[in-house]
Amino acid sequence: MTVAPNPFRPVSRTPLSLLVSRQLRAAILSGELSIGTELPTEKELTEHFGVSRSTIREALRILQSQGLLSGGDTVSTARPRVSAELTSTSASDALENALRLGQVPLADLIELRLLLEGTAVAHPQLDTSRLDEAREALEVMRTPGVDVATFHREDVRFHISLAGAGGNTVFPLVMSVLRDAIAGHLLGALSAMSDPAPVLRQLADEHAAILDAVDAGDGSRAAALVKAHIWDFYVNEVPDG
Amino acid sequence: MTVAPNPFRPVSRTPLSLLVSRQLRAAILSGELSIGTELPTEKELTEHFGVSRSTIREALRILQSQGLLSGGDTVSTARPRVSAELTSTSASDALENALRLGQVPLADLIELRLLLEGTAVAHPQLDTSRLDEAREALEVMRTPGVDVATFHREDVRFHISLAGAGGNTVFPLVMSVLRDAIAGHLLGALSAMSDPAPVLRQLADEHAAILDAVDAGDGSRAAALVKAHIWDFYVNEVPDG
DNA sequence: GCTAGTTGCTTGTCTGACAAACATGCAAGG
DNA sequence: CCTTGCATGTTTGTCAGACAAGCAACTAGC
Repeated sequence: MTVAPNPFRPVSRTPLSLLVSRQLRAAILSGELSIGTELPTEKELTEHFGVSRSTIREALRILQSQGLLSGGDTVSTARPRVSAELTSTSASDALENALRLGQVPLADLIELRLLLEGTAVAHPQLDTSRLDEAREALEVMRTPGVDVATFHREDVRFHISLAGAGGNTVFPLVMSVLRDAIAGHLLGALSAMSDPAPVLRQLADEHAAILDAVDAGDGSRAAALVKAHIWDFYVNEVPDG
Repeated sequence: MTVAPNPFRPVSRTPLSLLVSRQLRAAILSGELSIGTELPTEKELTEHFGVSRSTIREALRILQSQGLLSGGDTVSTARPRVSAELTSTSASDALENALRLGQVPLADLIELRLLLEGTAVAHPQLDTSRLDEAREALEVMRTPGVDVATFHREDVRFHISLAGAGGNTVFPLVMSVLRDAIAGHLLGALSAMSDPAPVLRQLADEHAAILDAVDAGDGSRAAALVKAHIWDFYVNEVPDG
């Protein structure tokens, strides 16, 4: 006995807040609401969408925590704006959540990271302005007595510049997402050291070696150095990988 | 004339909804609220936190769009639960936002895609269940007279399975993001053909060759085949890259 | 035992209200 | 002219209360 195929789709009502947020998201992604523009006031939005202010506010919370709208972290009378930061922190937040819940091992993030950077520096022709930025970050990292926080900030800049040097615009985007997810572990490992100075010096030297290889046009050696640099630090210094 | 450094920090009040969401997030990440457990009623949360129901609801929207809580996409009386898999929902959405806002060229996406897949299949030991899924998708793709939409859906499944076969949990995540960004171009190119059947057959054959190389344990050959497969199709068939 | 009706409970939504912060304009005073 | 103080309106953050719809559990009646 064959069962007749069900001609009906299960109806599912979608909350209005989600419908509103989806419409706004589409408008933002399509460029209809260009980056940096202020949204209308909540009262105007209630009139445009024909829903109450509570619903509008829930939709705004959704968009803000997706990183598409700025604001929401402090109370003010300023209206939310279409977020300017492409490096929307929400992606890294989500990854960090997954990481801390143990659903994504740190090693997986590290692997992706060195894959991106290694491929970028092995690229035949490199973006010189990105390399200049990396050099600039390296300068700061090599100043004697640099504190851990500054070192880490410049380290992040160094690696993101490197990832973008190959010309692929997606690489630095993904890198900047990985950055914050990894940051806690890295910074924690450095801060836990009683005397991090020699480690910092060694890291800076490795950075310099990478840049040297890149300048010499030896992409494969640069890639190998990147891999050794990231992987060794991860294996040796980060506890409980 | 030097300006005296400002000894004051700007005061900033944080919205209660954000404070509530942060407390709940911390409870979830610390395991205090284990995965799968139902949250208390909104009314109970109201009493626990001493804030109104509107505030609670905004906090719940934040957590849901961060992927930490399930539900919220359909109206029901079911209470939200601590989400089991937050990777697919929130992280990929956030990445997709960043990509679509960044207006990245298709070639960059393709490069990242073949990098991920090539690396995955070159992995020394592969996840057999993922490979089985890939084989399953291949079966469907090889059925004669398969329509373009079905072929494409299985193609997506094939490539995501491949990306995950290496064991890295982040690869399929990024792949599933790239999928939607690339899907439009791919599907458009296939649909534009007057007789796509021979192309579909060739693609399926290439898939089979990749799986053969993987089965033979020849990771580097598999990686090379993947690269040829993706890149050649992109160069030959997709107009106006 | 089975079915229909009733009764809560919960979520989604709406309405109206209030405090605090901010911008604006205006008047008073130096 | 410039500053200060004040009144006013706007906007966000928050609250309290209400109602409809769906769902679960219980109860009455057959």
